[in-house]
Amino acid sequence: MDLRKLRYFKVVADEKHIGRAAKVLHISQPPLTRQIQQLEEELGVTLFSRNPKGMELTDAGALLREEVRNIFSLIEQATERTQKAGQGRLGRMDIAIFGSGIMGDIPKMLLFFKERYPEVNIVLHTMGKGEQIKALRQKRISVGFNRLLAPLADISSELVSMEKLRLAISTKHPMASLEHIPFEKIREFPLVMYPTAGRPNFIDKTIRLCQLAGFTPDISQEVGDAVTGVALVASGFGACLVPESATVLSIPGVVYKPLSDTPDEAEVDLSCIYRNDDESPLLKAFLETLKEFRTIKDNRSLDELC
Amino acid sequence: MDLRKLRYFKVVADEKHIGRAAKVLHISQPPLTRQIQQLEEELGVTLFSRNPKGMELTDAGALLREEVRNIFSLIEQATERTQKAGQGRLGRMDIAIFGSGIMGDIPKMLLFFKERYPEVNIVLHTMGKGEQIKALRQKRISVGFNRLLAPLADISSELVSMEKLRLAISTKHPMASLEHIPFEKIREFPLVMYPTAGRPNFIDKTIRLCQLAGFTPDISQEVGDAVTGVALVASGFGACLVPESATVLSIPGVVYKPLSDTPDEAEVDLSCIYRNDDESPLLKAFLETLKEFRTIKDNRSLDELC
DNA sequence: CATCTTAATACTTTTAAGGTATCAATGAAT
DNA sequence: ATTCATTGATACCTTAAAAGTATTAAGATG
Repeated sequence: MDLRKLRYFKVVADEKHIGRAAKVLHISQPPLTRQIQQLEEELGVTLFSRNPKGMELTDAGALLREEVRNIFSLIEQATERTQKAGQGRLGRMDIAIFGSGIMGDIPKMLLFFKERYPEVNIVLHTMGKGEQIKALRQKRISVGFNRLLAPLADISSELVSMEKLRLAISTKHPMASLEHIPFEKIREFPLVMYPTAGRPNFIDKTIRLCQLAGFTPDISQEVGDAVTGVALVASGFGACLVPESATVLSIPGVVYKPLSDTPDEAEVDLSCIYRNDDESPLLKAFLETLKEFRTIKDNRSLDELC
Repeated sequence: MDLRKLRYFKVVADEKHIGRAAKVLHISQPPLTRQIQQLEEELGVTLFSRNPKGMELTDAGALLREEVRNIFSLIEQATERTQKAGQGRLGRMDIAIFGSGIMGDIPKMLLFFKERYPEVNIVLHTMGKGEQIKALRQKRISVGFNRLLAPLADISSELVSMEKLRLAISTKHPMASLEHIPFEKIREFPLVMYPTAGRPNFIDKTIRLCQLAGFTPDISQEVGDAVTGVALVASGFGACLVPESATVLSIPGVVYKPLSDTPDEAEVDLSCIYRNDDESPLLKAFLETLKEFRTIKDNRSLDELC
């Protein structure tokens, strides 16, 4: 079977006339006659009855005409979908986020992507840093969102945003009335820190920051994630350093205080990671959208300043 | 787009290896490489990632593979269905029957046909003789069942069966106790006859038969069909000549009596008519099945005699 | 480092699709 | 009744494209 024959058949069926059909197809009449004959021979079926005024479809021919319509529409769909997939506009993308990643820029970015690529199906998985890297290598995911990523040979990362830190303290604490808390006052709080897994992590970063500021933090408790940490603060466990985005989480008895006199690096990154041998157009589209998202975000914050 | 390319693509996708795929396809490797390159170029999409061990489908390629499966299955279906239609094993057949044709051999024959050609959709239309011929000429039907057909230039007919006549009389009539009624006793009954339309018809035939037997029948009433005729007999209108097949219709107060001492032609035919320029394989199949039906019917009646 | 395997390229041969000229059959017009 | 125009089919030639052969380039493997 040959699509050329089916295409020719369709035109002859429409025109009911070999000569006219040949003109429509921009070929001469004899090869068209032969193609139709070959098609009939191949199927073993008479598709047209030839009368001196032209050609008329037989019942079998009429049925084939319907089928041919479906075939062409299916082929058209297939090529379109394949092309979309090749441009990263169609497909499935598995993305990992960390526990408290459901807050802040990640959902904004994902929504932004989904608006631009509505036919890309995003599947979210919650996993820690080490698990994300493993899943990336096993190709179970294409992208992971995380913080404080150590460079790896086979994995690249792209910054999403930088976030300032805030200190979650009890509303009953004397400093709760202050506008800002100077960074070095952190030494006075027993700290609840997270996460316990995935080095280098936020705990390591905090310790380094405090040492830069000339003191060693009093880490009283380690927990798995920001939500648990802040919950402990509410219960009187001390203070907890969190990125700005986590402050959307409001818990009675806790206030988030901006820090003053902070070291330069008193910010934490939000990045996304991906295999650097990943040539997928979906990933390409995702990273491009991410850059666009960052630009728009920057402009918006400028706007907000004016 | 070209089915050859899709076929080749499918095999390469299965084998993940151009060389092996070429062997499966019984061609050499270079032309296969080129076909795949051309397909990618045509779609503007990279379908395979080439590594030194072979070829791996990209996401877009994997999607195309699924689509290609559907395309081939659709094409396969289309050819099969077209071939079936070409052999008269698939399609729609419009058949006309006359009013009392729902009794007797017609439904048997249609059932017989339907068993052999289950994918042929039979659509029945009830119409009189003249209407059938008109519908045949306008190609609204392919076959009509009727009796006593005058030969026509553009319409052929094929005998289905011959039926003896019986006389429907009231159970109250003195002759109701007889085993047979001699043909010439018909002169003693006022006759209810049918149909009123479509010459030559059963009425003409009856008149001729009676004249052959040496009398003129007393036609007291003309009605449209056998059912009405027999119903009138029940009400005391006299007698009604009906073909054997109509005797399945049992109405209280009416008995059907076989005739004795009948003229040779005291039988009525059941035939089917069709356009003699109709080359449709459906009709061919139908007529062949009809012949087969007649043969089986003959054998069966022989069996019944033994 | 040599060797093997992979897919890709250069060039030739073969196949098949397309073109030109013509025919046979049919129907319409003179 | 004969001519003429129109239909699809056939014979033969040309062109395009698919397949084959030989070879190359790039990685992997021992």
